[in-house]
Amino acid sequence: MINDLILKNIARHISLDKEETACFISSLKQRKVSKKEFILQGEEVCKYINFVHSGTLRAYYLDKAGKESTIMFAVSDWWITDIFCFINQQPAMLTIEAVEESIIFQLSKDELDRLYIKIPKFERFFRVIFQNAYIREQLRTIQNLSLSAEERYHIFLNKYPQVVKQVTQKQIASYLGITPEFLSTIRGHKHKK
Amino acid sequence: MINDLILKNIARHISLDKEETACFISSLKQRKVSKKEFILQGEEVCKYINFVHSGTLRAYYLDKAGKESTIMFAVSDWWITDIFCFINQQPAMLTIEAVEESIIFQLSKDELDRLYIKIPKFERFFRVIFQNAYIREQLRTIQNLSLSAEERYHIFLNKYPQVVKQVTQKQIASYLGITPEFLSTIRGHKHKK
DNA sequence: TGAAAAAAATAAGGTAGTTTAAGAAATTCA
DNA sequence: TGAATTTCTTAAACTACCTTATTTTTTTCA
Repeated sequence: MINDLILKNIARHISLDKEETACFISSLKQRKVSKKEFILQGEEVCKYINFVHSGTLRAYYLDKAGKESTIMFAVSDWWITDIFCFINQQPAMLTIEAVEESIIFQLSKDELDRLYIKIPKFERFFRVIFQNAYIREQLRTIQNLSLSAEERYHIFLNKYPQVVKQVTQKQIASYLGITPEFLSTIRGHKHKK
Repeated sequence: MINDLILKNIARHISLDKEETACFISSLKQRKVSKKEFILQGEEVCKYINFVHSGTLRAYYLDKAGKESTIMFAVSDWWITDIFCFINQQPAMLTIEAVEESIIFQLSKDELDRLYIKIPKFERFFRVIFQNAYIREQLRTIQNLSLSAEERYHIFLNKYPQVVKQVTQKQIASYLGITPEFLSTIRGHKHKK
């Protein structure tokens, strides 16, 4: 069944009975997103937190000069949103785009707030989700501050092999905070030796 | 009363009755930390999440070469820990040091886990705390990727005026990911015009 | 208080990473 | 399929930021 993956994701941290499961499932919108389609863009308010059932999405910041900075990739079994704008229900800072055709489940802020009240276990679930997200971001900050681009690149390759398969060098460069040209020279180093 | 500040901090997101308040307070250890004293260091396991009642603390990563990268500052009314090592109860990655004489409340991982069970409202409380921490870290990542050191410095001055008063230029530089020498030249720019 | 230590400023030379440009390779889609 | 678009590579010139060194200023603490 298509809901199995998201239910297994939830079950990793809390257990729901039948009724709760039904309630949760009914709060979701399933959506198919084609390659290069945006699920969040421009001045639009970020209404949803998204669970990736299949496919790959990318969230990036676009500055006035047109430079993209990739904030995160999300593959199957990951959650992704513009967290700041989702929580405050204000115009998006990030653009979220499908890197390949994907199926996602969308949970709106309203539904989530209702869920917190109706099934308080979801406080625990998202406490763990945000705790892990915070840990990941903090590790990334440590690496951004203390490592060279080349070291960060190799860590990325090891940490996210699934992502590496789906995205372009250009997108990886924008995640690492370097230009595609410089990433290309880094990649050159490996084979030289 | 010395507990007022932490109780007001909690009350911002959840409300506790008398008994719950007493239970929470009894799970805390109060501690006075003098300037330059460490509350987490070296290979020590990170046992506590810390609430700063008064004073200023700093968490930093120390690499093999001896370079410090400041991960966060915490002033009065903030929470600070080495979140990765606290959650996994493993040897610390970060060093946490008092920038000035401080009074903190320490909540151990064991006590926190007990609290989650006894008073599930704390799941909500820390869900909000971690959600906000995640938002802050993500904004920092966006800035690290898209802005110059000079822009990041001015944002830091505006965002954390309280911190700026207590810490050295050297510590701010290590938060921004630049050398103190370069921060000094940035500061020079302002007056030149 | 004053000697020692730490922090901050200034400056010169160096390097990691950028910019611009142009060609080669891979991907897209009518 | 093949023309158009995008991505990747290479390379040379450039710049933001680093390193090392020295001096000045501020802080520490016996």
